[in-house]
Amino acid sequence: MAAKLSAVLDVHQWNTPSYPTDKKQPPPYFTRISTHKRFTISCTSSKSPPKLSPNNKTESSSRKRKNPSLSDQLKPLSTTILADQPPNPHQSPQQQKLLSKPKSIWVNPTKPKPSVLSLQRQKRSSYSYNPQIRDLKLFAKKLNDSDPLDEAAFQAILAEIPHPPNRENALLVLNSLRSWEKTLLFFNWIRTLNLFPIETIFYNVTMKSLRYGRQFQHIENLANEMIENGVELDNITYSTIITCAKRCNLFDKAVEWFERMYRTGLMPDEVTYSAVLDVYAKLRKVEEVMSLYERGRASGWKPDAIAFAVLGKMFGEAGDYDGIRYVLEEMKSLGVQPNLVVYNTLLEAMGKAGKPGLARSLFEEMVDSGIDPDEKTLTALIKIYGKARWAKDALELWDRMKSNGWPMDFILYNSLLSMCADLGLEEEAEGLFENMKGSEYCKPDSWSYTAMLNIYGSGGNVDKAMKLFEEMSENGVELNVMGCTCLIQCLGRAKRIDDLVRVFQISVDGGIKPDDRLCGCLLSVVSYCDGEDVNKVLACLLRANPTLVAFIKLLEKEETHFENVKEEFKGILSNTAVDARRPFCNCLIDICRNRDLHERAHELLYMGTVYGLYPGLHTKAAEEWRLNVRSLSVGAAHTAFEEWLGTLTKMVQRQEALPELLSASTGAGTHKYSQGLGNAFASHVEKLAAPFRISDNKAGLFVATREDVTSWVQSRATSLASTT
DNA sequence: ATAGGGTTAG
Repeated sequence: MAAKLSAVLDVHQWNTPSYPTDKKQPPPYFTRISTHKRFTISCTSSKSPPKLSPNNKTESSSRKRKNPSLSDQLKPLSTTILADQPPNPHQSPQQQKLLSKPKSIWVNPTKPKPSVLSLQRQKRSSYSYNPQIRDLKLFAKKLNDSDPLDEAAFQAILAEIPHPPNRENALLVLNSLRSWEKTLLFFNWIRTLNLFPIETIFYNVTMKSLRYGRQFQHIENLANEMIENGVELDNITYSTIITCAKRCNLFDKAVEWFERMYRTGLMPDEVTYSAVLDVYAKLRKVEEVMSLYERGRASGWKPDAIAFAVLGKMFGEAGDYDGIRYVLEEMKSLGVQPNLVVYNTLLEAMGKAGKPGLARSLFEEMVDSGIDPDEKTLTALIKIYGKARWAKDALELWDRMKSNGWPMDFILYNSLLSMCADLGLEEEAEGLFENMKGSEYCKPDSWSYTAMLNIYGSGGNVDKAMKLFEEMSENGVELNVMGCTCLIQCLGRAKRIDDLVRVFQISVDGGIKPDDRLCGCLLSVVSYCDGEDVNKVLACLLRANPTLVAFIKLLEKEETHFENVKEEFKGILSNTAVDARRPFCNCLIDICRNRDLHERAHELLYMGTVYGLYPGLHTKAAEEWRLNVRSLSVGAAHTAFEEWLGTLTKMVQRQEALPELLSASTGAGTHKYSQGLGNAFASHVEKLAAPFRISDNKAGLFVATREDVTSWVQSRATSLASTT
């Protein structure tokens, strides 16, 4: 597959009529290669920790006080991004060679301008008015209404066609059929009548219906028939084939048919071209998309809003903020006005890139430009504000939605509920939930119930959560794995272990497949349970993830060697979803600490660090070193703090240099229900009699000066010496 | 749905 893609992207293999064959000529994309270069840098910048390659994304959601317009915020971009950059070591030797001579420009006026796409869009023949339209529409309706399984009935209706099936009449009916099966039957009937030659448009219309039914194989068969029968395949044919392949996830087929266009000397127009851009974008082949894009630009193509929506979506999926900025810049410099879809795509992309402030600016820019948001716009924005914990903005937007009468749909209702769950807005959620129950078309479904379970679960409202659980089975709404997790978390915290076991069993018996999050949740319950409860929860976990239970047993055995723990733990992490790895490690550390297996806890924390589960745990600036424990569980935070004190102690003893300030950050706990870590950390600091004090001006920060730490170490050494 | 390309939920 990879070889095939790179072959397609090598212009020299494209046998296009206007392409220069002289290899000494510079390739056409030289003219814009410096633009492409920006990209290769921004998209290859992500680093992966060793071995397990967990791609922990850090959500940067720091709130900006000022709110300049988006174009103002982008201004510095044009000064920084356009500067020449050093060659990127990640690029292929071929790319590097090209980049080393950025001055090379396509200058050969005697040859035609090399082109990868036709700047003229394929023209469509216009329909002439068909006086028989009423009769034929009625006929098509009969065909549509006939029993889909009864082919004989269909044939019987065909015989009663009210007007002769000439070219125009046949096209009209063919265009009116809904199911692909009937379209195909009608198409074949017309063919067997043999009244007129079957032109490209008949194939195209039939293929469109087949694409709607995702019948790629039928489409490909028809395309091959066209080739056999000498019927021309045009841009409409190809774009239909390519997009059908794409929707069926047959990306190699999409590329194969795209290649064939050039091979047969047909130049794609911008519709086909942007369809192919989307194929590569769906394959997450960012480099290839940009290469195609740049070559299209070099051919004189002025991309339209749809092409930019494709790019925006791709960069959003990659969480690539530089890419998103590039799309905005490029549209601005080409004078392409974003439409609603482009705005929606870019807003979503901003969310995925962790830029809520820029999403907000972009939204205001959109509204100011006179474009009204639709359900998708609002869904994207509500989700962003919820994830960023921007309660004020979320509620303001909600008010605006109501006062402006902006459109709502089911997904938006559920997104509002999820946002309430993210922000802990219990009353607002309850009001909305009641509205939904009273509505006709937006009755709560499993998503809605999950959001409510999430709210009650994280709020510790176990009775309301259980009431919802009963209500769900009464209303025939199925619990899903996330709702189950919320409920179990809540029951665990309330120590209602028998209810927990019951919910777990009903869920698994009902077909819920426990995922890593649910296992992590059970694991956390294990960490703070005692007595017989531990075994009850472990029995659930055994059903969901037996390896994990075996690992806990291994940790508990005193004779277990570190090497053994290391090996087993690596295996477990490798088989765990990336975003569940840190919670697993946190819980396992807690389990060890609650069983006085402190040495094990330190071993686990060490391995978690090695595998990149705790990036930025320790940061060193010239004047301050900081231990960042905000993503750690209580036990893991204690373990990390002990580890750090040990290191500091050794450094003092060896008289190594310390910075002026030492600090430990537990975070302020932006979530309404997450205040536990700071308190637990404070009492642990006290228990250890460590010299750290709660900072006066920054919440969730514990600070000590170099002198504090030094004298603390020395006094401890003295007291130890005097007791022995 | 009247021959072709792009966007919404843990």
